[in-house]
Amino acid sequence: MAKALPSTARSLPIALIRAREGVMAPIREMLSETGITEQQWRVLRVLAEFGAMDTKTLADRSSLLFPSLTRIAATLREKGLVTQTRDEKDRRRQFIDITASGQKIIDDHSPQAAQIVSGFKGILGEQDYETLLDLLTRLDPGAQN
Amino acid sequence: MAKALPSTARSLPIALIRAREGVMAPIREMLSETGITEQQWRVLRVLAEFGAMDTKTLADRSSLLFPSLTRIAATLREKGLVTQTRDEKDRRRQFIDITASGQKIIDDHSPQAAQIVSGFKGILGEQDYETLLDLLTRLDPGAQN
DNA sequence: GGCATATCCTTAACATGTTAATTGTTGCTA
DNA sequence: TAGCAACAATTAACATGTTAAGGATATGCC
Repeated sequence: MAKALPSTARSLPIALIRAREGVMAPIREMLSETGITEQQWRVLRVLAEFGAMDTKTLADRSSLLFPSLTRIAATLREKGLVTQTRDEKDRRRQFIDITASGQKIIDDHSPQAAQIVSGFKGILGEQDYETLLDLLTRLDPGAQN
Repeated sequence: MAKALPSTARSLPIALIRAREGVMAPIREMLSETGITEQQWRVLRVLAEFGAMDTKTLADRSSLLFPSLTRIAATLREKGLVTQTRDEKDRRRQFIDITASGQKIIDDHSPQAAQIVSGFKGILGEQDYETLLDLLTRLDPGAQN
């Protein structure tokens, strides 16, 4: 039943990459003045939203693989933006929390970030924006559906 | 007008990453037996579709940055999957073409790749699949619209 | 011609993605 | 309780993403 591959111009993986590039460009530009990367920003945002959590949950919510998170957490700790503490009951585990400095970065840039998001809603329209999020979620194997 | 940031669960960048992860997982699995990466596969596919072209066009069509393409082209050349030739008229430029070995990889795996794509069309339905591609294209600043 | 500028590509440096191997810890169980 | 499987996290190794700087060639203009 499988026919030829679609033209690369209509390839889903490539379309996802390009869309992501378009969305991230202004966000990266915003972050350039903070000295933190897009992934570091993501980790801080998750911590700001949910509070302290163990590494596994953090990796999951940030959509990062464990090895990446290990490095990112070390970097953020060196920058004084998060703290790492061992779970005394299960010394294999670790909890990560955001510091006041980390929270300040989030607070200082949230309005601008919200404005960027708002811009994309304007490009697509509120309804198509929600449609897109729903369609993307249906491609995510981790989503509970 | 800009309000608070959306929950990370409804964040467009994160949704794009997760969707991409979901889509690429089976493709990466397929490629694991070939010894080439997802990006190398993308380059070969573009060359197979359009034929030889200069590096700039190839980078554009593959959605790769120049430094990445430099490394990937070197790797593919070492593997004997592409050739690189200088443009004699403009010695800054370079043309890249796929070899028979490279074409064979595409030919051998196209049916399986098409089947994977077909699977995602099944998940979303033909209509939503096309809708998704259109929405994603509207977020791509490089698209001519 | 000679210079400034632009263009194509490469290299460098650092962060992340990805897979596999390794370390440290816990829990089970024979 | 010794041994082993399971688990959390790290490390290693290689490829790519990203930005900036560097080399080579071309083009325009004086």
